[in-house]
Amino acid sequence: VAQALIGKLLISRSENRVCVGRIVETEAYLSQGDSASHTYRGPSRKNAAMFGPPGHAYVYAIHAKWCFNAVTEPQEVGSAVLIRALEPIWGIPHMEHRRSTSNPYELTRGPARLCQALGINRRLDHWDLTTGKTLWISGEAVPPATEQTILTSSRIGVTSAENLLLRYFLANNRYVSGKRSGVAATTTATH
DNA sequence: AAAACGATCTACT
DNA sequence: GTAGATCGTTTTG
Repeated sequence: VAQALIGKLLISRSENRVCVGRIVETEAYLSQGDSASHTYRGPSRKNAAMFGPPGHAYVYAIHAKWCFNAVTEPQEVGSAVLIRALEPIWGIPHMEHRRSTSNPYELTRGPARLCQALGINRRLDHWDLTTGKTLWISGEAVPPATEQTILTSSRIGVTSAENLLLRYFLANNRYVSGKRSGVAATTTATH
């Protein structure tokens, strides 16, 4: 699962802000013989989500920061994949605001940085990632961003911006940003 | 109730 | 490359 998640899009919509990152680094924590896994010493209040159903979030705090995992095994097993880094794709101004930096390399590099950038915290522990609401992962992986295409959300609602983003990115494999308006965005939004 | 512990980050060299 | 910050959670008293 850790390998399969590479290239997929992590999409968050918290505080009515849509942010998207392409998963570029993951780390698996196994249920058996992995002393680094949070489930190694059995169930606890903190790691309960890891023993819950797969496809749900496990969000925990470490050094005053939040980290996000996707649960990967059936209930009672206790295994998850830590999302370690993203490539910023969309909602970059929101990320910059939450992270208090505009350095693109500092936005989502690291498991806690990406959570801060996307507004992920303990309220999303146990969250069902398969509903396509608030926080979820795209079904398909997409190639790395190679070319910059300007995209706007100024004249479209947030919800249609989500669909626009996914369709546009998947179809064209273009890097998208929320900074300026462009013809491509307007055209795609209409359809 | 207090202390210790991190699946980390920032600032600075 | 590293010292120091940081705070939710667990462990200890």
